[in-house]
Amino acid sequence: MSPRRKSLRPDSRALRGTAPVFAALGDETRLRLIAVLCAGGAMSIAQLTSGTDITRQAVTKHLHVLADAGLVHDVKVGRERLWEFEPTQLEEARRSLELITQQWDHALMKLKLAVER
Amino acid sequence: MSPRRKSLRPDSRALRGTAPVFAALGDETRLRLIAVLCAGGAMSIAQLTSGTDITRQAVTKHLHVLADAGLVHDVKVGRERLWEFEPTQLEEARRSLELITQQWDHALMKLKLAVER
DNA sequence: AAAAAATGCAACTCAATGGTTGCTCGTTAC
DNA sequence: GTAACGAGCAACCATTGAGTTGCATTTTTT
Repeated sequence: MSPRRKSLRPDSRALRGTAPVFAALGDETRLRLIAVLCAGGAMSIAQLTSGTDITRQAVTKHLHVLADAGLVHDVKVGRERLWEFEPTQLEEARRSLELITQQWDHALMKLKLAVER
Repeated sequence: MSPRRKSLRPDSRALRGTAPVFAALGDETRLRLIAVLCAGGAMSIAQLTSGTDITRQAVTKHLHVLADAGLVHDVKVGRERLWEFEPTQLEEARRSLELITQQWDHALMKLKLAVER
C-alpha cells in the first residue's frame, strides 16, 4: 500500500469539475453577460436583453447556463428577477489555469535540467 | 474626437476573442489532454489515446479543437505526429479572468463608497 | 517486398445547444 | 378593474459537437 507517489500526477484531480465553468464561459454572449453583471451589479432580464440582438428567452437560457455553472445567482424581487455575479467559481477557474501554467513551468524546468546534465 | 471615456466600459473589449479558448477548455476530455501534455511534453496521438476510453479519432478531433484555440500545436516527425502544449493562449485566458475579477472588486468598492456616503 | 504501426479522411449517428415563436401567469400602475 | 410590464413555460428548428466505424495512406521494420 501507499505507493509513495510524491510527483503530482497529471491526471488533473484539481481540474475535476472545472470543465462546466469553462464551458459556460465559452460563449461570446455569456461572456458579455458576465462582464455587464460584473460591472453593473444586479440587473433584470429585460435590462440585460436590451443592448443585445437576441430574444429575452435566449438571454434567460444563457443566464440559466451561467447559474448552473455557479457563475451567477438570481433573486426574485417584485415582478422582476434580478441576476447578480458570483465570484467564487470564477476564482476557482482562475486557480485551475494557474495550476496548469505552474505544471508547465515545472515540466520545462525539469527538461532544462535534464538537457544540461 | 477622443471621447474621453475614462471609465472602462463593461463591453469587455479585452474579452473579445477569449470565448473560443474557454470553449476549448470546457470539456473534461480536453482538459485532461491539456494536463497530460502539460506535464508530459510532446506526445503522439496513440500515446494520448491510451489511457482513455474513447477512440483515437475522438482524441484527434479534440486535439484539433485545442489547436484551433491555439492551446496546442503539432509537429510531424517521421510517421507520427507529436502534440505539444502552447502556453500563450492559456495565459491570455487567465488574464481575462483576472480582469473580470478586478472589475468586480472595483464595482464592489464603488458600491461600498456609495452606501457609506 | 510485405507486414505492422501511426495516422488521415469521410460518412454517419445521436444528443446537446443556441435561437426562435406563441401563450400563460403574476405584479405593478393607472 | 384593467392595461401594461416582466417573466415563465413549452414546443419547435437548425446547427454544432462528441463519438463511432470503415477504409486509405504513409513510414517503419523485418
